[in-house]
Amino acid sequence: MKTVTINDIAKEAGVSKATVSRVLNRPGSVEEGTRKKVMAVIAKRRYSPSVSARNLSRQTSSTVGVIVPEIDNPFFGEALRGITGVLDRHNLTMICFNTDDLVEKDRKAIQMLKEHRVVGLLYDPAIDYDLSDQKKEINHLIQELKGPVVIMDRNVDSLREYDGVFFDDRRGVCEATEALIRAGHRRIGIVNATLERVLARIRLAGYRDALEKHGIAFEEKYCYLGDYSMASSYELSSRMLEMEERSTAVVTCNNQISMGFLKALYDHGLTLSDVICIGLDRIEALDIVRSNFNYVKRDAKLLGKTSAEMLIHRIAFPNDEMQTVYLPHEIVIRKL
Amino acid sequence: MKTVTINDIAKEAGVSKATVSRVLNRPGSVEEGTRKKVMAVIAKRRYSPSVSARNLSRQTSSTVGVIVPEIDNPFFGEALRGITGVLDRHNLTMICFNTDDLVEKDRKAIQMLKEHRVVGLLYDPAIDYDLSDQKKEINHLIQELKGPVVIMDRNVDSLREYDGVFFDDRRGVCEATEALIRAGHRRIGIVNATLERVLARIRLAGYRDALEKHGIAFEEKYCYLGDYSMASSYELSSRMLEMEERSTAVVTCNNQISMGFLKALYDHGLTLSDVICIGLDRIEALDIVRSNFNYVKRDAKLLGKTSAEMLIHRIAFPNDEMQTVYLPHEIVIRKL
DNA sequence: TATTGTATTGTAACCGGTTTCATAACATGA
DNA sequence: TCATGTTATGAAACCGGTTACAATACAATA
Repeated sequence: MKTVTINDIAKEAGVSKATVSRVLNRPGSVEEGTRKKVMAVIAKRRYSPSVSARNLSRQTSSTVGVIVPEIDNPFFGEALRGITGVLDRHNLTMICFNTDDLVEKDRKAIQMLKEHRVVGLLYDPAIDYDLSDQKKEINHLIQELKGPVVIMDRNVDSLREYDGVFFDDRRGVCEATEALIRAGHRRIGIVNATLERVLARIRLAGYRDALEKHGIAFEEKYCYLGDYSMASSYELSSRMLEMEERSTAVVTCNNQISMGFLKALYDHGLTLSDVICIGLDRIEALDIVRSNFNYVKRDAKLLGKTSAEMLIHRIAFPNDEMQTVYLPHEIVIRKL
Repeated sequence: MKTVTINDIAKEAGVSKATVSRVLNRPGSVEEGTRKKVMAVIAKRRYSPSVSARNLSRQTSSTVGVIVPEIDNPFFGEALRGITGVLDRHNLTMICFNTDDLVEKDRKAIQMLKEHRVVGLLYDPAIDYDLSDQKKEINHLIQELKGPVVIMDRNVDSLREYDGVFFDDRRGVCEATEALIRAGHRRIGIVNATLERVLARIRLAGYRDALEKHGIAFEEKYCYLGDYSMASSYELSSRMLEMEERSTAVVTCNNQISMGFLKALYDHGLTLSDVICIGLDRIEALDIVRSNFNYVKRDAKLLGKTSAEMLIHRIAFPNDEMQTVYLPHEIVIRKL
């Protein structure tokens, strides 16, 4: 059961291994008769060249790394789908890491990708490391990657020098909040992650933009900060629902947070008619059953696709000007 | 900017590259002073060994392949989450392919994984190739992989000789259907994929089991077969809802099909009180908002975790007896 | 002290490809 | 017929690691 190598093929076909290599890589440079003979042996022996050997010899690879924080979050599932579509077309292989939003796993993943000599990286960073010690180490590692990097989704300060694809969440959340305000809501809550996290800062800024624009005072007591998990959101949302003079409407800052809020809402015997909610990201099933869940629609698949395309462009043109793309969103209102 | 190699380290540390290699792989076999000296140079130059070179030399790798049909389906997202958890703990890297349920992409993916000399494969096969020509080729390729294979989720006939982790959908669907029958339903519809697909056959069998057990005649007209997409299900479900003497309850055979059915239902001005539905797989959001969607709960993350653990066991003990595991499910009833 | 064993390190072969360069075979044109 | 150019192929070096084996130094033992 030993693996068939190029030497086996060469010997059996009665040629040198250089010729076998040429048959595979530059078929035009080899005589038709030889080519056929070699191809026949390759087919007969079911030979597949070794990627490791090829990479080592060519001093490059055809794999890209992808790092996402929560592979089981539908948002990232869709993003991955967008990515694989593009990579497939370019015959690139994807090495994929899930970080559980932990910086340490980010670091490990990037280290492995460096060792793999990937041609590029699509990186959705564990968001809170702007101020941490690990930041420097991660930045180091990223610079040492063979290929370019595209930052996806989370516009981390310390990674501004790379290409990036994001949504304009500041505007998105602002518009969402404004929709609530225009419908007459004044006590508007927000459930968000804590402010070490870039996106949390960005989104809170959007919320405040809207309040300010309409002359409504920002109040701490309507502002609930935890992390991006459903459990955390459930906790916070419950407190929010139990306060006196509770808010009449709420902004929930990602789909896990939305889910936690909904769970708390229903556990308190309330519905989306009692407290209006607008969340970041669609929750498909709710849309289908005509629930009153409003949302900022962001196309995660497009995020993945665009990022992957940008990476491939950058690999081809390393010296083009660095670019940051903001993808469009859409405010979808079901009930205010 | 040239990549640092083991030779650079050896030279700078004043030792041979064999020693550098030993420092990294068998630190005990090298004198403490030398070790420190070498480690210092490694740190200073930020050296990371090349995976390709190592793989080539060791004639093995530390990557496993994962093939899933729809990476953006939450079911597979959760499965992947289960997988990455296990792989991380074993310091294995994951090369991941999405096949869009196309056999040809299965083939391509396995070919690439063969070239990558992966140590193992977790394979959720594009389901319908039992009878196709490509089956033989895929079976060939799988046998030629360096490492073992675990079949996940879809118990394809032609892959029975491998370890497998599945749910017992025949029993699951049977129990689901029985629940409907016991609640008094007699005209029970089913929306499913066409019967080239293993899971579709298995699930239909479960449905028929239940009918038979309760002396209800199976009728073609309540049986709608398409593919595993929402679009297909929407189409079929619409027809079902428009027929005279339509069914009072419906079994939907995966979450995409459930979504398609729900969309059709609501588009026809009906709700889950008008037509009772029990689907395969939970739809989290519906559960949270207390919709009447009943379901067979299957733990996809556990599927991934179990499969990955089985693969790792098999890598360690290639000669243990082959095993097939059926994971438990749970019937969750909201309204009948 | 001579002998044997042990710990540490270096040398060189090897893994399976790619690529440069040399060579041979052949066709072309003078 | 000979010089020249072109095409097809092979020999060998190289990519960056690992490892079997040899060599050396030094300690332990008789």
